[in-house]
Parts: sequence; C-alpha cells; structure tokens
Amino acid sequence: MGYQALASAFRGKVEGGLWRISEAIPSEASLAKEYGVAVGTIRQAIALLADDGVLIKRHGKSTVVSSGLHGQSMLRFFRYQLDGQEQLIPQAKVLDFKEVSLDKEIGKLTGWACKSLMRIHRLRFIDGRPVLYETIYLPLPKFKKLIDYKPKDFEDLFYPMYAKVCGVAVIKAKDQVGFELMKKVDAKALLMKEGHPAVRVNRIAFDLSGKPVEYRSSVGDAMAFQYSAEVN
Amino acid sequence: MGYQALASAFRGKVEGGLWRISEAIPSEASLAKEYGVAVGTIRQAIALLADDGVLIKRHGKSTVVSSGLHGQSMLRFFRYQLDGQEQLIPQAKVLDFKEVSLDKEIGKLTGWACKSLMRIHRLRFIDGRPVLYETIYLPLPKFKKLIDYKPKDFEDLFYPMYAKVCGVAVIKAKDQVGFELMKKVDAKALLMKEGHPAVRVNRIAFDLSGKPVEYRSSVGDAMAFQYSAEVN
DNA sequence: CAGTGGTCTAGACCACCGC
DNA sequence: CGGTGGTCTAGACCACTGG
Repeated sequence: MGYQALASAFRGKVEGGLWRISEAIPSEASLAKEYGVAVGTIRQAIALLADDGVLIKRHGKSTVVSSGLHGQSMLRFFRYQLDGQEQLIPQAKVLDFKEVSLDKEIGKLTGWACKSLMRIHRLRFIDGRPVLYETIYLPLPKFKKLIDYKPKDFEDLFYPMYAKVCGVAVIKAKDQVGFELMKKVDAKALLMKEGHPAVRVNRIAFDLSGKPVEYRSSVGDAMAFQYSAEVN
Repeated sequence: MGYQALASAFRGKVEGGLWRISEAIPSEASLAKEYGVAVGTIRQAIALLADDGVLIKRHGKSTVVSSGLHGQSMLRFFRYQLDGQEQLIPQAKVLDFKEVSLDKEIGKLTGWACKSLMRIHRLRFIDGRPVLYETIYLPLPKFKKLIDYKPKDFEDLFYPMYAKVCGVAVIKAKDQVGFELMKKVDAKALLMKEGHPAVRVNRIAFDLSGKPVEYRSSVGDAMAFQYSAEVN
C-alpha cells in the first residue's frame, strides 16, 4: 500500500460518494492509523489529490472535498473595459432549454452513452451588453433536477449551481478556441451582423472523477476577444 | 533555515551561475550535510524549484539545472494538417535583423532598462507554406553574441539556441492572443491580402530567475487558428 | 557495483483555526 | 485550549542509472 495506491483509494472514496463534496475528510492522523501507515505516507497521497484539485487543504482546518471551480472562467476571454469602465457587472440569462436526443458528434467528444441531453441556450452580458452566446449540453440522468426549472431559476454561475443542485463538482475543463465568421443565429443573439469575425470556444468540463459532465459551445465577437495563457 | 529559505538559496545559486544550465547540482545527501539539515528538508526545497521548471529531477541520475523549453510552443496555435497531411515539417527563416533603440511600449511591458535591442524578423513555414510572421526583440547586452550572426546562422528553434549561445534558458512564457485585420506588411510576408482576419500572439518569455528575456509578436491567418487549453 | 533519487517510518515540535 | 495540518529529523530500505 504505497502512497499512490492510497491516493487511488481516496479517489474511490470521493467517486463513491463516501467522501462528499464540501465535506471534511478524516484527519491525517486517523487515516494513518486506519490504513496502518505513517502520517507522512498519508500526506503524500493527499498531496496528489490536492494538486489535482480534488481535495482542498487549509492549515488549521480539515481537508475537504472540492466543490469545484467558481470564477467566471468563460468571460475571462473577453476585454471588459471597452469604454474605460472599471467596474463590470457580468450577468447571464437563460433563453430556453429542452430535452434533446444525444448528438452523435457530442457523444464522440464526450464519450457519453446516455440517450438524451438537456440543451440550454444562454446569453451573457457585460454592462447590459450581450457578449457571449452559449449552448450548453448536460447528460440527462445526472442533471434531471434542472428539467423542472424555469429560465429565471438558473443562477448566473452554472458550476456552483451544478454542485448545489446536482452534486456535480466541475474541477477541470478543456477549451478549444477557434475563429470563424458569425452565423445568422449567433449574430442575431449578439445583435451583430452575420459574417462578422467571431470566436468560438468549445469546452468539455470534468467532474471530480475525471468524467465529462458538460459540453459547452460559446460564440463572441472576435474583435473583443483577448486571451492570456502561461506556457511552462 | 526552512525549506523555503533553502529554495531561495538554491535559486541564488542558479541565478548567480554557480549552478550552471544543463549541469548537475550536488546530491541531496551532500547538500543536507553542507547545510546541516535533514535530507527530507533538502528534498522539499528542491521539489519547489522542480515544480517551477528550474530544476529537472530524474530517478537514478543527478538533478540538473533546466536548459529551458524545447517544443515549437508557438506553432501549437495553428492547425497543421490542412490537407489530411500527417507529417509536418516546420521550418523557419530569418528575414533580417538589426540593432534598434528600446521601444517605450516594450520597455513598459518587459521592464527592460537597456538602451538598445536586437530586432529580428522571421517567417515560419509548414510544408513550405508561410504561416507565421514573427518580430522578436532581445535585450542587447545579454544577447550580443547574436549580432555577428548571418541570417543563415540562426537555428530553427530559438530557445535551445539562446541556451547554447547566450546561456539563457527560457522556462516560462506569457502569451496574449487577440484578433485583428491584417496589416500591409504582415499580409505581404504571409502572401495574403491586407485586411484578412489575423491572429496576433504577443509573448513575453522568462529565464530561470523569472526575468523577461524576450518579447515576440507573431501574426498568422485567423482561419487556420486553433488553440487548446486546460482550465484548473 | 557505487551513487543517485524515491519511499517510508515514528516520532517531535510548530502554526493556524475555532471554540 | 484541543484539533488540524505544516515542518523537520535521522534513520532504513527500495529502485533506477551507469560504468
């Protein structure tokens, strides 16, 4: 039982729901006793999961299972201060949503095997201006609690909502950024002209166990797009 | 002398050139003896620098000082296989270079205080087609060995060349991606039309001590742009 | 084989948090 | 104050690399 095997065991606890989102895990000392290893070994195992974002450590307090990402990780792609504004008020509005059958392309990208998805259309605003038009797909057994929602019930930030309502913590995502000319529907939603330069971001989001739990495609004005990345 | 203080001390060794690029540092055991601490403490300090990319550890061999990034980290922004090609032959060609005085804007971005820079214009090709037009700025006391070069002397990959010729290891970079309409000079270099949608990537590259050592601005066809990123 | 880093132990003491 | 994670020790033994 090396520390990597212990890390796998702990992953299992999280995936199996024995260690629940936002809740504390046992102390390092008690885990060491339970597994019959030294505390240092437990610490190494926990460090692995903490690096992955699965567990959150805070000195003096218990280690807890992550409830996922919070920041407006999508809007970070766009320049906000178009008019020298300093304060920005990001908002979101769900336009419509319905149950749809699994799209073949999305199934291939995500590996989902479910029959139907929930599809949500949503606009995001900055200072009252629409800047991003999103189409979000959620696999349906898992997110069934959302199908009784009304558009107004959806919160501005989806990931914390997933955690609260559906017990799904998004801790990682893969984005694909590409350039295109704006299509009619996208242009209409964003109050722009068809054929205007556009950026499309396709995102697959992953939960605590590394399984894809959301597919999202977002379109915005390419001329307002600005992305920063670190390379290591 | 905690492990963080030790890490600082080790950073100093690297920055001061006492531990040189690509060379082995003393073993953990000998460092422990030298500093009068336990091996575990040395290991923690070294782990910090290894996470930063400053040191490279390999089981069974000595820990060495990093010589920097290698991959074509710039071309990763573009789709290569335009025609179902599988093998791609990236090439580069330096068009011209000269000593110029420090641009105010670049000085602000990089914090450079030198008087003059070396400016290099460079084209990058895939399958013989120009895809990227780069303008590279290097602070001049540090890179003076390059001013006697002829355009043909420059290697395809600049970062390994910096390490070999100037003793500068690039281990980190910050990229800023934005869209614009192609300017005349850029269009001409890339054999495209002025006003065509373009992507511009501005990069600041950092050496082992975290100081900016290169500023680079690259332009390419927006329609061929595709970027993948992980969000954590 | 000698030398390196990787894993693990069983303790000690420190630093932080909240009651 | 008690409980948590953070740092450190001084060893033991394992696993990998290269001559």
